Amino acid sequence: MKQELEQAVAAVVKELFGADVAIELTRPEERFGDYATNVALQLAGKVGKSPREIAEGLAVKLRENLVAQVSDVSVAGPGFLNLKLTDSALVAAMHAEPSKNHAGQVIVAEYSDPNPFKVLHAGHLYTSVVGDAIANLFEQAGGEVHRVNFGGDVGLHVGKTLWAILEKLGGEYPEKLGEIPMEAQAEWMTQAYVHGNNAYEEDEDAKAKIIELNKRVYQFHEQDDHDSPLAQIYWTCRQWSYEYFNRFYDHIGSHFEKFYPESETAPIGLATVREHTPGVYQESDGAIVFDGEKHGLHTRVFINSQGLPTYEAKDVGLIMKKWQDYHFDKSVVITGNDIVEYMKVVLKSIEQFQPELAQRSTHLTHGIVKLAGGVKMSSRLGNILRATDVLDAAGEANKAIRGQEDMRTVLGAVKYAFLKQRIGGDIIYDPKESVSLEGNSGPYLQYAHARARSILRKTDSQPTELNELQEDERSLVRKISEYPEVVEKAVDEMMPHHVCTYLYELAQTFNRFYEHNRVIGDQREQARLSLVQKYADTLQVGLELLGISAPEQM
RNA sequence: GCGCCCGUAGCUCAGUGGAUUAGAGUGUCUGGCUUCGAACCAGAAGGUCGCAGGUUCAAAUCCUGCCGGGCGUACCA
Repeated sequence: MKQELEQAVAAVVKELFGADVAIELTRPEERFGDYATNVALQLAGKVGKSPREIAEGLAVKLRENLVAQVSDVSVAGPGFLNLKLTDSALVAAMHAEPSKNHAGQVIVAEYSDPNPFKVLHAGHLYTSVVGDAIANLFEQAGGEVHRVNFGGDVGLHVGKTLWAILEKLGGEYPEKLGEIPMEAQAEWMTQAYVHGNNAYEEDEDAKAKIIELNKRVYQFHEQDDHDSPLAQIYWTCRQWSYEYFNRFYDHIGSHFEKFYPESETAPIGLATVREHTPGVYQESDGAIVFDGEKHGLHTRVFINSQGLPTYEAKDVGLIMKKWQDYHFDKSVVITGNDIVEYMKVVLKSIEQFQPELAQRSTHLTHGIVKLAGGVKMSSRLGNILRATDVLDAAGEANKAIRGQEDMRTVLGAVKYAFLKQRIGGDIIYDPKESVSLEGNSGPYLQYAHARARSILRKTDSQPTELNELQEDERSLVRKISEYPEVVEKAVDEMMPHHVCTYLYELAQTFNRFYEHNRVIGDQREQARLSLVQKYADTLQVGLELLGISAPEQM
């Protein structure tokens, strides 16, 4: 409907003024109409007439041409053209679907990216939720979406953790790991990491041992060593981590098709970097670097002077591996914004030898999840906000209001609280208020949905098509008709928060309708049933797009 | 120092060229359940859109400078 109208307006502009302009219809405030355009204001300079004069001319012609879809064309303010749809056109628009403009495309979405040997913190929960929503958006647009995950099962942090684990165990005694109960494993390893990290910075002797352990870990992979005592400790703890991750992802409803451990991307990354050295990369002080300064970026180390790959080389390997596995049309990587400059360097280096990979890659970044009150978190100090802390706090709030905890509501509250904000900035998390069950919140939407479903359950009469809309009905139809446009915008910008903003407005519109209009028993019952049904379906589909369940009852 | 990002109501955020009056939520105050679910609805109060210039018929939105905050700036991720 929107596109159709845009073309019609563009045709009239060309006919009357001979100008080729792309018309973009916007959604004005309801009192002005259903669609609006400022084309007359844009044209005023070129045509040499007043905007209102131009708008009046266009309005006359549009009324003739669009008589089937548009009941009123008005000129307002400095020269806006407002279109009001006929009831039948508006009802038709309400039934439109978002376009499948990613049909046939292969899209790899990488997000969450937790490191084995460490605990999942609030940031992992955030990126999992946001990544799921973005993956869902592409999927509904027809894309073949592959959700993948990446994490460091090798690297300095593993050396640090392993060093502290040896301290705890009193040596290389893998059998002692059996004493750690499953629920305590993640926390136990995290404490080891904090301890090891402090030792690395404060104790020269420990630092040397950690560097040595880091090298040995790489050798476990190179030599396929699963038997030596230290290797047994390493593989057992790595496995603990993956099981812990999977329990968590199951709990929040995230499902990854593949997990790329750095140990797998490191060899291909090393080989790729070496293959292009010298040339793209070059030796410097015993390390292999990419000279980013030529491109206005930083120079970064890809292979350190000990011959080990840094994160940079592993990321090169990751992109190569994804390419081998999927031959993607689009690769989206979602991470914190602290690595935005870093990622530019990695992509710029890849652009030198395989430009299409860099062109097809998008790096989407977000801020950090912060505690309200300016409390600083640090994984090194061990005072980070854990993913489970966020869920627990939401659970408490849910329990306080309903007497018992409903996991669908708790997850709905947390996910929506994260998703409703535009991706990019920091997220302030207030255990008391941020994960709200009222107002602009997930549970508000779930409740609004359940209430509508409850109406539908209470009658056996058959819905009939809407016509001759009453005022409140028209407001709701109008709001529902915005859904496809909002979803398309969210896909284009990779910004799920647009969907949140819209769903909240949609639920509000329904709640207002509900406040003043009966459905069951009213003489318009059957027509209104079809409206309530379409509303509930739209809300449900929208929530599910965000990864939030829409319960029939709550 | 240089680079990137951010600065909108007490708090948390939408709005990123256009609409008499810059919008929500929350918090404060007030009104609404004998009627389909009140996790709801209605109303009041609350803003030099960080500051100063500039571009434009039109600037929270674009440009420049400044102030404040965050992150990055070679062998961490």
